[in-house]
Amino acid sequence: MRARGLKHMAETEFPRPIVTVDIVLLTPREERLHVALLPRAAEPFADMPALIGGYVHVEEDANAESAVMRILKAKTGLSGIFFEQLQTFASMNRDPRDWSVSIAYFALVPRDLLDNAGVALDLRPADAVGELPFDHADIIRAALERLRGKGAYSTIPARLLPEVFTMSELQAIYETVMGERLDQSAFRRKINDLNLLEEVEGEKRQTERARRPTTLYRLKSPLAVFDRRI
Amino acid sequence: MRARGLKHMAETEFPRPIVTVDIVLLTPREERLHVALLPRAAEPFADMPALIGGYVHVEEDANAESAVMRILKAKTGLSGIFFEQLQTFASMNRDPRDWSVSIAYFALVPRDLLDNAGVALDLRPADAVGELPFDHADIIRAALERLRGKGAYSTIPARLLPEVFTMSELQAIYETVMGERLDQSAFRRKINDLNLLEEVEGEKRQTERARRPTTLYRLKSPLAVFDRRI
DNA sequence: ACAACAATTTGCAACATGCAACTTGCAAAA
DNA sequence: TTTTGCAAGTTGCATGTTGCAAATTGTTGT
Repeated sequence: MRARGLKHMAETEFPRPIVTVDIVLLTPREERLHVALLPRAAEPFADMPALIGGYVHVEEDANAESAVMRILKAKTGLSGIFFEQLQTFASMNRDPRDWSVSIAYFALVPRDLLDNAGVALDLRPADAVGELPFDHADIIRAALERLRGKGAYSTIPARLLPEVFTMSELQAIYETVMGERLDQSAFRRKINDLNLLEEVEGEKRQTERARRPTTLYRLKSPLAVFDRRI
Repeated sequence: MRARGLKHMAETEFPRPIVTVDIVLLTPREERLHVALLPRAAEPFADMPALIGGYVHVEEDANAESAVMRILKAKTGLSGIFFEQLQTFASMNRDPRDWSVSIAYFALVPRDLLDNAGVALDLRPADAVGELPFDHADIIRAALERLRGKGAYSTIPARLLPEVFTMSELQAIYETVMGERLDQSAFRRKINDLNLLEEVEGEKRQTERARRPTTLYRLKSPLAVFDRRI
């Protein structure tokens, strides 16, 4: 197993950096986005909460996305959730051990899915994570910026909701992501005009108080991109 | 030099992938974007035209951007041009030698700057590059998609022009990037309203035929981002 | 003075967006 | 049975944006 790496390393004449993937796992809690952190299992920074991540296993992972799925599954039990490559952080300083490359991803998971996973994750408000090892605070900042950017022209924020949701929930999650209030009538008009959703028939959600029942929707296509601001 | 890599490799217990950077260097030629390719110096695919790229040198490069600048300078003589991280391509298949990571960048260079560099680059229409080694064709596709996306809401396309340009040239480069005709009056209104440019006084460009002289502009800020479609 | 021609502006209809007021459906309270 | 509270969902309107066509302007060669 080691042989292969060494052999090619000799051929290429260049010492190789460490290569890891790190995942900014975001989920909504109380109208705010939270990041899921895990205590580090090993040095450096052992036991300190940090992004979910790990080494690329060259014998096992076909590509970076496979590594992400393997690590997500192993460390949180989650699979089948939305994730997307964010940016690669690569420098001689970011890891005290050596020159290191972190291929960073952001992942979105609905509240209920994460609750049911039943793993002890450290959830922190994504815009106030405090001190974190390595450049993990920078990575989280980049993830939020990217998600906010994409919120303006894609259905990505809907990946923070369960499969079926109401229009109000959809608007609320966009507001959470974008960090600003949106006009209700404009929001509905836009979403309807874009024709992104399909109605779900049947069991209207139970309401606590008496009020008009809500239409339930789901995304027609898992990912839609559109032009303008919501 | 080798010692450090090996020492840490032993510590981490994981064989490390190859890490390179690849640069999609784009420049306009005859109303189309072209990519600059160079014949590969070594195996695999020796002598075949490919993206400008090279290994990260862990003893020399402080970070991935430093590696990009070093490689651009060494292989084309260019420095001080705009470049931005595109995406990282990482898999066991993309390089026949080993599991490999390519941190891909795209770079924009004005026509005249590249001409004056005086390097023998193989320029090919970016949307028809033909067969290329590795996944370089995919990387170029991704670069074009990204640039087109950013064209709609940033001044990045202006980096394909010399520092001083006319409004018509600016519109033409946006059209080249976006791959669609834009309305002249709407374009000018928008650019003016956004207040991105400043007039350059003095020497109006020489025109071949008799006509109204053009106002020359330059970007106020090297990078401006705005909301909507141009 | 006129012609030719790109540069630049103007007018206007169609469309989009933000804000406020209005209507609707349900069930608990009166 | 009617009234009421409340969120769901719609409508009207003032304002801003965009695309298309036509008009104006500044130069120089005829």
